[in-house]
Amino acid sequence: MKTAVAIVDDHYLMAQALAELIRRFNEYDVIFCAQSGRELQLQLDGKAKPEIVILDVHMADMSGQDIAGYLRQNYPDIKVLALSMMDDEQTIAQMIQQGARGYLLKGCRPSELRLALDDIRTKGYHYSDFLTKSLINQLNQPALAETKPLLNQRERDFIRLACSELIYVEIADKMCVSPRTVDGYRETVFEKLGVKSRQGLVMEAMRRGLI
Amino acid sequence: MKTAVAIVDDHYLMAQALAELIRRFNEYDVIFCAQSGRELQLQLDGKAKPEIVILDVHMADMSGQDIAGYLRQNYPDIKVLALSMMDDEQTIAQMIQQGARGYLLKGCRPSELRLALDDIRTKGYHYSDFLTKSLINQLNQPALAETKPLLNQRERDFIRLACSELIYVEIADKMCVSPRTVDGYRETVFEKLGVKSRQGLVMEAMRRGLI
DNA sequence: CCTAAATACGGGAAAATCCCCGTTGCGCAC
DNA sequence: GTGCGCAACGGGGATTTTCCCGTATTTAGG
Repeated sequence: MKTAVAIVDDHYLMAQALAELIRRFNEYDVIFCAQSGRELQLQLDGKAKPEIVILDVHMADMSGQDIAGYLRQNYPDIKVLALSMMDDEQTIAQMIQQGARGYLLKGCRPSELRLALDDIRTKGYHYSDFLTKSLINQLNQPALAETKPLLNQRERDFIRLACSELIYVEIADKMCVSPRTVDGYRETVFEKLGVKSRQGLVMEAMRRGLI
Repeated sequence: MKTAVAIVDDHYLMAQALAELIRRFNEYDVIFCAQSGRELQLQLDGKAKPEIVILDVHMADMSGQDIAGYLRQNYPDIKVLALSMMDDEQTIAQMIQQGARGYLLKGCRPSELRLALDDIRTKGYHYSDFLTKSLINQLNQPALAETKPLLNQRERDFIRLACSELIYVEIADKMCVSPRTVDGYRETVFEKLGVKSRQGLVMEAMRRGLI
């Protein structure tokens, strides 16, 4: 009996290619691919549920973290394997916190993907040395110790607007707050993300998949 | 007789997955995958040459443009199909200018990849409507009309340093020029890339794969 | 010799950003 | 009633960025 797998990746060609590779593993069958969190929701409404979802972390619509959180809340039996281009520890910690059972890089070998799927199927999780080390490094960060997310919704709103060519008074106007409030958001976000300039914020936000 | 294909993509898993998908096409055989321009050079020294190279545009080491230019100069019989996450017209024009015979997005369907490979094999190129439209849009840009690259080496150096948290006097120090010279670089680069702020520069540089 | 391109540098000032330090009002829990 | 957290806002000013306008030297081509 093959294990049902679904893939969520906004690059359709890459999702189909990955499906092809996984079908070669024999014990797994890719039952559908979705290009967004929304499409995943639609697929889950109709089709048979997958046992494992391979989830691209950086998505244009709903982020990988949001999708993982949605799955944990609505389909707790579905196990998530996160797949990412980058290995920043913050994102890894967030994905695990949202319920991902493993985290792989797109630069890994197919055998590592296979092993991850096998582990998730048999043990329920795949905790590679790399993943564990990232979490250990996060132990010294206050953000991980806290249960609430690092950034609240207004800070995320600010970040999204800051990653544009708008000046701060224009951002304040769009957020319907005083320019002074935006100054406050900036300081808080700079501190939380460990940056000290707006271009640094843009780069860090892209690195963490916040935009 | 199968057409020999090679894949250049720094994400090994995705390259292997793509290889698997292409092998399903029957008329094509993936003879090797390379994770960088340098590894591609090594592979070409030893193995049989591929007829077609599928080349990821945004690479960490040598860029897709550089690799395409290298292939055109050293292996003019090898045809390049560019593969990218993004569809900005500047990058498309540059890839075609460097000799790419087609340009696909990673969000396309496998059937489009198949058609592109078929066209390149039989006709020598695959000019999709989307690609042609991008080039037409570029006709009104002065950069395309010019034969030399949009950005010279010093401007690229500046951009790389500007995509950091250094302030401009620190950048001037690193480039061994006057801060006023850096002011000049900034204005030129802002104009050439069509941005008006440093964070805009960071985003555009990332979009165009300049860093 | 003239012209153009490449590379470097400068004056001046307005606008924007960043930094450090505060206050206020509301909702909620004890 | 009190204290805390959250969200919003403010004073003040130093620093940096951006914009607009210039000049100078060297090299190469016609």
